[in-house]
Amino acid sequence: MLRAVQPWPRTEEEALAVQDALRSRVVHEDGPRAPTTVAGLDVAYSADDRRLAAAVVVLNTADLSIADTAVVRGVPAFPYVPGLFAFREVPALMDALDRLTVRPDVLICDGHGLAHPRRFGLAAHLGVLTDLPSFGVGKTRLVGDWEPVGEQRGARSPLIDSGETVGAVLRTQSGVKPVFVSAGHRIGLERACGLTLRLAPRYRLPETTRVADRACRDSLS
DNA sequence: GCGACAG
DNA sequence: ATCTTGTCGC
Repeated sequence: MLRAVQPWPRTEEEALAVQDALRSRVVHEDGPRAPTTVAGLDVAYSADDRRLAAAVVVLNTADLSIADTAVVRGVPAFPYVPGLFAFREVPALMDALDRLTVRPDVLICDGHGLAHPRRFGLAAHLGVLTDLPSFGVGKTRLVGDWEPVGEQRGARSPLIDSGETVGAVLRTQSGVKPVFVSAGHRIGLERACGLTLRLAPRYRLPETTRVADRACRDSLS
């Protein structure tokens, strides 16, 4: 299906304006049903940073089997600027999403959702553009502070920024560095954390992210 | 002025 | 993100 490409911001000022306009479209309430399929999204870059590959993999929630995969190659759409990261990867990720044949019930992004200086990270951005439930699982923090997290798998600590809870620091594997989970669009933090744990039965990162990471890195080399 | 800063 | 080997520990 042909999708009109909206003008893409070329300056930080323009990008901030876009975030400001889209931010109000975020739906914070949980969806009614548990997801049957979950999508993992990730992007890999060439060494010179001039090319990239974006992957979306759809897994069946029940057994984590692969239901669909889409990988596209392209170029970064924006320089890397903390807080404006989405403008770099969203066009390629949207292209990949367009090529799916199986519609995912939720998007799981590598990065943050509401745990963002303006509460509109990559996961929230993709959620609004697709109107699909979405959340982010990041490996490192962008904003927020938290109390030490228990060492056992499943332990978590609220991620707090400017007095508000913007996500959770979640231990997916006992004794392993925790991940940063934050809601994006049409999903709550509780469900996001529960899904993350279910999708990470053995490793630190959810299988969605791991499979997507492999797919885009393979396509690049 | 000095750190912090998703991928 | 990416550049990169071995090494410590279960």
